[in-house]
Amino acid sequence: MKTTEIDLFDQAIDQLKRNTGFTIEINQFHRQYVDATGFIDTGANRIPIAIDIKKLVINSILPAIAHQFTRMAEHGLVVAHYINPLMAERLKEMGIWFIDTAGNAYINALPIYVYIKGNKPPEAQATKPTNRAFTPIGLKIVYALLCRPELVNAPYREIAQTATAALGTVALVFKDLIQLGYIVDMGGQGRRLKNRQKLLERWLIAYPEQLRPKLETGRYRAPDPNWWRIAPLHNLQAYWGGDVAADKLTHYLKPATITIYVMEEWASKLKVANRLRKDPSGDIEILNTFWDVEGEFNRTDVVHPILIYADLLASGDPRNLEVAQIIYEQELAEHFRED
DNA sequence: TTTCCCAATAGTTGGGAAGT
DNA sequence: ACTTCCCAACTATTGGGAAA
Repeated sequence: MKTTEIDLFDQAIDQLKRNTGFTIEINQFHRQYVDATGFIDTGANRIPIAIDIKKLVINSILPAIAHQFTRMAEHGLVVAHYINPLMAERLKEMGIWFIDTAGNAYINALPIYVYIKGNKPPEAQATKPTNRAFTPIGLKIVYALLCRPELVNAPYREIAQTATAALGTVALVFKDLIQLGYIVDMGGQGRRLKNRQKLLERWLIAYPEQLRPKLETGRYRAPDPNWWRIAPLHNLQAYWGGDVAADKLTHYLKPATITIYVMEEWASKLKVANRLRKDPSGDIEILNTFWDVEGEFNRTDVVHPILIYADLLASGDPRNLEVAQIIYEQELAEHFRED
């Protein structure tokens, strides 16, 4: 038997043991018809089997496999790299037992009955880690890191709380960020954020696509179009975003859209206090906050400059782009210069 | 064609296992 | 004791086919 076949065999019996507790013993190797004979040990029973190792099981070799096993006294067992669900069904119909390296199996020696199908091939599992960093929750975590870079060294629990995400998600996102090179893990000496400027760019692209739409709660209108100039948001867990925030910071802009981020539980208070009426064509948009408002990302009653910048870019209004640039130079550039 | 539904897939959560 | 990793259960999203 070739070493690749032995590896395959080892992996397959490993999976079988993990899934069922059964073990397989080789009694004797063969050259003719099958590769080996032996037993399946279920703990209670020892079932004699004839083993045939096949890297690939496809329709065209099914008859040959079946024919081989008819020459053997023992029941046939195909050991394969991967049996897809369709092949699993075929083999079961033909009464051929099988196990594979993905953990799929069919063994029918009553009272022993095992039928596992649908496990994905090992290589498909290996390519699983997808971009968790730029999913909706991933973006919340990345935002927290961009706002407070030193947070990268905080315990996952603290990061989870600050970004209002689940603990397990932080681990997934961090794994992804490390793989992408935005976080370097220096072993005992903590973690470090890298290429923050590039990370910001990617966040700015993903935010309006992935996260912002989920935060939108609708459009509103106020009785007085200029109410926002003096309306206080403090004590309402609410913060100006987009145009208004830019205006308050630079006085360069006449806001076209009034953007407000508010903690979900406080939204109705905000609306009542300012007489905001639901109106699909209104100029006020209210979004939910996606960070821990206790975490002091915002100095005052405006959101963090990163978010202002993102809102301005996302608006698509060319007038806003100029102001966005000013915000970037004035508030962000110095923080994103070096790593 | 559009709308709706549903099943398959992808994403998220939270708490316990494992590691230090 | 505390942090990170893991995973099963739950939830959301997607996309493809049936119904309108």
